Amino acid sequence: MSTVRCVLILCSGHLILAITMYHLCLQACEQKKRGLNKTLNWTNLSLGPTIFRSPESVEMDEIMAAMVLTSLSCSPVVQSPPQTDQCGGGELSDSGSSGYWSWDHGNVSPAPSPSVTEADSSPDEGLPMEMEQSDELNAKRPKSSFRGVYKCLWPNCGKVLTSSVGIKRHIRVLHLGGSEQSHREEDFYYTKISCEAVDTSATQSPPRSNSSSGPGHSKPSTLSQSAPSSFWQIHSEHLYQVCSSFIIFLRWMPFLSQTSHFLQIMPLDKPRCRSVSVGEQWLQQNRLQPVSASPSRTHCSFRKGRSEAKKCRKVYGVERKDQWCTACRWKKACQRFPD
DNA sequence: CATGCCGGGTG
DNA sequence: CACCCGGCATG
Ligand SMILES: [Zn+2]
Repeated sequence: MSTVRCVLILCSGHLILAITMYHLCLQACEQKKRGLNKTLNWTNLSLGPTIFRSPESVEMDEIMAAMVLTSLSCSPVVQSPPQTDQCGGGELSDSGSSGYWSWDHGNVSPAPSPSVTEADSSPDEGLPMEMEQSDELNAKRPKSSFRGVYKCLWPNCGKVLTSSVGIKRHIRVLHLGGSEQSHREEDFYYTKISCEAVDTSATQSPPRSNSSSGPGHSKPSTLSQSAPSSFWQIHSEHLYQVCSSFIIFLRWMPFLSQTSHFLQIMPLDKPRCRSVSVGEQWLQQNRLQPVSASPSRTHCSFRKGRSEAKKCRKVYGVERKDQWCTACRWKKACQRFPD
C-alpha cells in the first residue's frame, strides 16, 4: 500500500520535473526566438502556475519526501529522452543554418546520452549494499548508520558506494565509457547522501562531509535550509534523471548565475534530508558566488557588452565604408577586429 | 546619439 | 550564397 503510494508519488514527482524542464526549455527557446532578450533570461521564465507555485505545498512536501526517498533507494526508470531536442542544443546553438555568423557551436552538451538499455548489476568493488527495487522502504533503513554514502544517479543504476572515489570510478568505468578523462564529469552522476532516515531529522548525526566532497555547507544541525539554492541541491539528481543533458548543458552555459536565480525562484519546503549532488556543490563553489539574496531587477544579462575593440566602422568611419570588412558592411559581427 | 550586430529579408 | 537593412542593445 504505502509502497504503491510512494511509487506513484515518485512518478508524479518526476513527471512534474519533466514537465517543468520542458516548460523552461520551451520558454527559453521562446525568449531567444522572440528576441525579447537576446540572451536567455532565466529569471523571467515562469513555471507554470500548476507546478511549483501552486499553493498546495502539502503535495510538494510529499513529493519532496518521495524524491528524497528515491535517492535512498532505487532510481526510478526514467528514460530520459536521448537528445532532448526541444531545448538545449537546437536553439541555443543557432540551428547552424548559416554557420558563418553563428555562435561557435559544437560541444554545447557533451552529455553522454545515457543509454537506457544500460544495465548495471555488475559486482562492483564497493560496498555490498545493493538496493533492490522490491522493498526498499524497509530495506534501506538498517544500513543507514553511515555518515554518508554515494549513490550513482545514472538511470537504472542505483549503485551505492561508501567512497567518493569508488563511486567516481564506478561512473567513469561503467557509465562514461572507461577512459574519457572527462573533466570531473562523474561528479554530476552521483550524489552524496548525508543523512539516513527521513523522520530522524531531530536526532541527526552530523553530516560531516568526509574526504573529497566539498565541505560546502556542512552544518551539523538540522539542515541548512538557509542554503541559497537548496532547491537545486535537493533536486539536482532528479533534474539529471529527467533531462540529463540539461545539467551538463547548464554547466557550459555562460550565464550560470542566471541559472542560480532561476533555481532560487522556486519555493521550497524545508527539506528533511539533503542529498546533494557533489557535482553541484563543485559547481556552486566554483561558479556561483554566494549570490546575494537580491536578484532584484538588476537584470544582469550576459549579453556580450560592447567590446572595447574598435570595429571597422569606427576605425575607417562611415565615409570609407568600402574599407570595412564585409561583415561590417553587412552589419554583421566584425571579422577584421574580432573580440 | 553612435556603434555593433542579430534576425530577417531579397536577388 | 552575397547583399542589404530594420531594429534592438549598449555605451
Ligand atoms: Zn569589421
